[in-house]
Order: sequence, then structure tokens, then C-alpha cells
Amino acid sequence: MDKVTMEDIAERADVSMTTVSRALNNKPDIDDQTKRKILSVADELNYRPNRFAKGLRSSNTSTLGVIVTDISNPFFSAVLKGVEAAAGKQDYSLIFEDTDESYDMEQSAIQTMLNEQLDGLLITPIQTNGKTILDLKQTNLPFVLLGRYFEDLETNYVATNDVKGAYQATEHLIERGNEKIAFLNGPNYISSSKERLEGYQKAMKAHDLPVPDSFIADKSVTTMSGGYEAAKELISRSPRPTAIFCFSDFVALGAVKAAREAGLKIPQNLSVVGYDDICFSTCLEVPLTTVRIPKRELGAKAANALMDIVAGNESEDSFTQLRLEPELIIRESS
Amino acid sequence: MDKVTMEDIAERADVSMTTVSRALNNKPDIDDQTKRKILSVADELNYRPNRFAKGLRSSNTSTLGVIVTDISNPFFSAVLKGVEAAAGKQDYSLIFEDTDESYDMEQSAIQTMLNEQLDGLLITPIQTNGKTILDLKQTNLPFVLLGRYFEDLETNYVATNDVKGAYQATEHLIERGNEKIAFLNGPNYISSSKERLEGYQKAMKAHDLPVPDSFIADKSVTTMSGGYEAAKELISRSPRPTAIFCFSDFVALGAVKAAREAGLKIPQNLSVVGYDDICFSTCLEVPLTTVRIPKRELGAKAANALMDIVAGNESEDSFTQLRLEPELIIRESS
DNA sequence: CTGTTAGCGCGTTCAC
DNA sequence: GTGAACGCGCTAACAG
Repeated sequence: MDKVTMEDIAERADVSMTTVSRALNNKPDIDDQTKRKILSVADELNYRPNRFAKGLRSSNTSTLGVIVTDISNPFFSAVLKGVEAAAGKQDYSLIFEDTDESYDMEQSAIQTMLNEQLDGLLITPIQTNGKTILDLKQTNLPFVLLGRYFEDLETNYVATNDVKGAYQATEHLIERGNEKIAFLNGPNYISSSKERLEGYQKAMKAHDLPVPDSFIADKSVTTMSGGYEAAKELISRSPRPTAIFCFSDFVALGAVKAAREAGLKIPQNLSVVGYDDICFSTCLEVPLTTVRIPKRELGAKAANALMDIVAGNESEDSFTQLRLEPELIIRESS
Repeated sequence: MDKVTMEDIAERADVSMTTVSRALNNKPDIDDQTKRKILSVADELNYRPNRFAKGLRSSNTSTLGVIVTDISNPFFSAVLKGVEAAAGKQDYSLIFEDTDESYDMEQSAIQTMLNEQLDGLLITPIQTNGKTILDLKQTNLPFVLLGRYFEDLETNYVATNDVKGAYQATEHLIERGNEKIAFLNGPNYISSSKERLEGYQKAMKAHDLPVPDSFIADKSVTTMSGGYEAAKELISRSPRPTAIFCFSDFVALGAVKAAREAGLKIPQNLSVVGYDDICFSTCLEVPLTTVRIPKRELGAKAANALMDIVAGNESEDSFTQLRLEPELIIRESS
């Protein structure tokens, strides 16, 4: 039952292995009838190509690597889901690794991935200076940055237009009458943080609103508990902001908790807006206004871009740099 | 730089490839000095073993498959994180697939995994009768069930003691003075549903409390919106329960929403208890009392069990069947 | 302790 | 249009 090789089907179909190979891989130079026969025999025998033999011979392994900073972050798990679906459609397998937003983990994850004879790599980089990514560029392993990019590094990436998203969110807050709008930012080494900050500042400026330093919390937080701590402090500042725009929904959940503990009603006393639109944002007692990122699509597009590159559909010299459009989702927290 | 093979290092160290292989794989029968020399040369040349060649030759691929029903469910992403950490420690790679709780997807995912020449498979099965798992048993691929198991199927699994967890949760509710406690159950094809129901019933019986049919909602829900609908109905029943014990936190989130809409204060008018302890449960306006499952540990233990089996540390005839202990986490919703 | 030999399953020349 | 032979990088017998 097991271990049906090309030889078995060659024997059964009374042809050579070469011919079988041609039939199986849709190569030219083969009679249509023999091809059909081979295919049917292969099916009958329930033949499965041995990826290892194939990979060894042809250095084309139909396997993609995915490095993500934190799979327990619902943003990334949604992205991964998109990656998985897109890769599966083209019969690519996924090798997965988690770096916990740690530099050392990223370094070693990349090393591991380099060992894997992958066709390509999808990676959400952690890192200030992009050194690991720079190293990666030295390699000939095709890779696409996932949701983050480096301004000073020419690479493929699929990300979102976060300046725009943040601008819209901030402007929405302003239109609702807020003037003292704080921004609870993520780590500055993430491109999204910079962009969201920029969008926030632009919107404030466009509406002639001042942005004192005290409005910007630069705590490099990415987690709920981090958001909680940071928001607690923001709230205690004077003048107290009437709204907090958060780097992410995950972080915003922490902010909501902080507001509740401080006895602030949302949105009456404090508006809160997030980013990403993770599924839990609708579950809050006050459903969260947020900027939706098409997460599955982000993952799928990145995977497709990578597979295109691997397949040689992209020119060697140009880079695939996609920006997905965000969408403001107004709920009840603002 | 690239493509350093064992031959290169054999040449450089002036030994045979076999010796290199022995050194690299910690095999016996090798001089300590030559071994050290080889290792240093390998390091110097930045040698990376070709997994495909190795896998082809030795049918030992250092790769594990993971099939999960829904990676965007925070319960599973936490589990996956544990799997990843444990596998990484032993230099195993992970191939990942998502089935979306669909039978067809599971079937095809297993087929794909069978193609992959994996060493073993971790799987969260979806399915009433365990047919796909039965098929899997026919294969000689070692596998461990992840968080779910089948009563009538002898397999390896790592799960939790849910009878106990549910018992504790229910008893806690009783001790808080509740008598009319409803149980909002999950799909009956999941082992956890059966166990949690059993624990609930046992606790009720132990305290001489009746369990009319109207207290049990058997809607096969796994989602928040499902929990919402089911809870809405439960609440409207008469006599109205004073407490709802939910199959999972995810479902409980929906129940909380339903309570809010019905104008019921938690816990004054209605107590709600969940299961799993996903990280969002602390973010509710009323932090959720729940039964914690050690999710990372669950993943890690399952991965370790599988790797032990693969390594031949386990007897062929016996099954690894682990049950982790749950922990009641009392917050403010009860 | 070490080296020689022989494949693992497949794709790819090159002949026919 | 088809097949024979070779080798991808590595490990597993066997000899020495």
C-alpha cells in the first residue's frame, strides 16, 4: 500500500521511469495515450511523489517557510490562516516558526529555515536595523516581508497603508469632537508603528490640533498587558486625553481594561480606537472602533507573491511591494 | 558559500564521508579527536545538512506535521505555540495545516501530511466517528491526538481532565449559592463536550440538585455568535437559570453579550463561567471565571510524546495517553 | 576506529 | 516519442 514509487507505476504501465516522470510532470514529448494510461495507473496505485527525492534532485521543494513573531497574537494567526490557504491551493507546504519578538529567536529561526531547503520564506521581521534581513538578502533564498518592511532596505513585502489608516482613525476621533487625542504606539522598530504615528500626527496637524509629548505613549507595547499598563499611565496624565488611539486592537483591549478600572465610561469619558480588527473587538461590552486590516488577504497575497517569485514569474531586479488598503470600522467605542 | 556538503568537509578534514557522518550525528565508533576536528571544520565551513538527502536516505526527516481545526481560535494558537517551542528544542521542524473544522479539509490535510514523509503527526481531530483517524491508524505514521480523543479508539493522545474541571466549575457555582445552573455545551463529537457535561452532571448530583432538560443547551456551538444565540434562549426559559456554565470561553463571550442585552447584571443576576482561559477573558467588563487549561503545556507535552514515540522510546503496543489537570480560575463573573 | 560500496526516489541529460 | 544511465547528498551495511 505504502511506498509506491515511479518504478512501480513504470512497470505496471510497461514504460520507463522517464516516461512516467514526463507524464507526471506535464512535460512535452509524450504521447497523449501513454500519458493518460500512466496517469490512471498512478491514480490506481495511489501514487504519492516523494518530496524528498524530488527536492534532492531538483532543489525545488514546494515548501515555504513562515516566521512570525507571535502566533498567539490573533492578528498573526489570522494572517497565517491566509498564508496557509493560499499555499495549500498551490500544493505548497508550510514550515512554521515563532520568534516571540526576540532577536535571538529570529536569528536562529532564519538559520533553521536556511537549513530547510525551502523554496522561499515569509517573515515578519523583528529588529531595529534589519540586520538579519540584510543577512537574508545575501542568501539566494527568495523572501517576502509580511506586514512589516524596512524603509532603507529594498525587499519584497506585503504590508498595509498604515499612514492612511491611522489618519482616518484620528480624523474620525476629531470629527466626534475629540481634541485631546493620545496615541499609544507600538515598538518603533516596526514599520507600522512609524506609519501609524505619522498618520496620527498628520491628521492632528491638518485639524490644527496640538500634539504635546504627553499625548504619545511610546512604550513599545504589542500585548494586551502592555497596553493596559501604558493606558493606565496615559489616563493619569494631565490634561487627561479624551481619546486614545491604540497601535493595535490587542493593545486596545488592555486600554479598555485600564479605562474600566479608572472608572471611565467608554465612549462618554474616553474614546478608544484600535487597529487590525481582530475578532474579539466585537465582543467587548463596548464594541471597538478600529481600522480593519484584511489579515487573511495579507497572508494570502504575501504567499502568492512569494510563490510567483519562486516560479520565476517576477523579474529578478524588481521587488514586489504591495500595500493593502485599510478600512475604518466605526463601532461604539468612539 | 552555499552548498557545503559533507564531502567538502571530509576533504578538508582528510577523512571519509562516513566518518563525517558519524561525527555529525553523534554516532559511536569514532575517535574523540577526529570528531572534534570534523565538528570544527563543519562549523568553519558553515555546513548545513541537507534535510532532503537525509530524509531520502534514512526516512527520518525531523519533521512533524500539525493539523489544527482553527488556528484563529486563540485556544489553538496557544497550543501551537507550545508545540513549536517543544519541537524546536529538539530541532524538529513543523509542517502546519488548518482544517476549519471541516471533514473534507481534514481528510485532505491528512492525505497531504501522508505525502510529506513526516516522522509524526499531531492532530486535533474533527469528526463524529473517528473515521479519518481510523484510516490514519492503518498507516504506520505515528500520531498523537491533540486536546481531543476518541473513547472507542485506542490512540495516543494528550488531553485534559475535563470531567474534573467541569465538576470544579459547577461546584464553585453551587457554593456561591446557585441552584439553577445551566450548561451550554459544545458539539457532542468533541470528547471535551462529553466530559464537561459529565462533570457538570456529577457535581449537580453530588449536591442533590435536579438537572431538568431545560438546563442543558446542546447546540453544538463553538463560536461566540453561537454562544450568544444559545444563551439568549437559555435565559428566556423558565425557570430562568441563575448561572450558565459554558463549554468554552469563546462561547461564554457570546453568553455575556446575551446577558447584557437582556439587562442581566453579571454576576448579580446571572453568573457565567467559561472554560479554557483564553487571554481575552480578563478583558471583559466582568472578568470571566473559567477553568484554565495549560494550553502551551498541552502542545508541548503532545509534541514531546510524539517525539518520544518517533525516537522509539515508547513501546509499540502501549499508548501514550496523558491527561493534564485543569485549574479553576475564579474571577468576577461568578 | 575508519573507509568502501551501495543505494534511497526522482529528474535530467543524452542517445535511440 | 521513448529509454538507459547518471547523480543530487546522505546514511547504512559491510570490510578492514
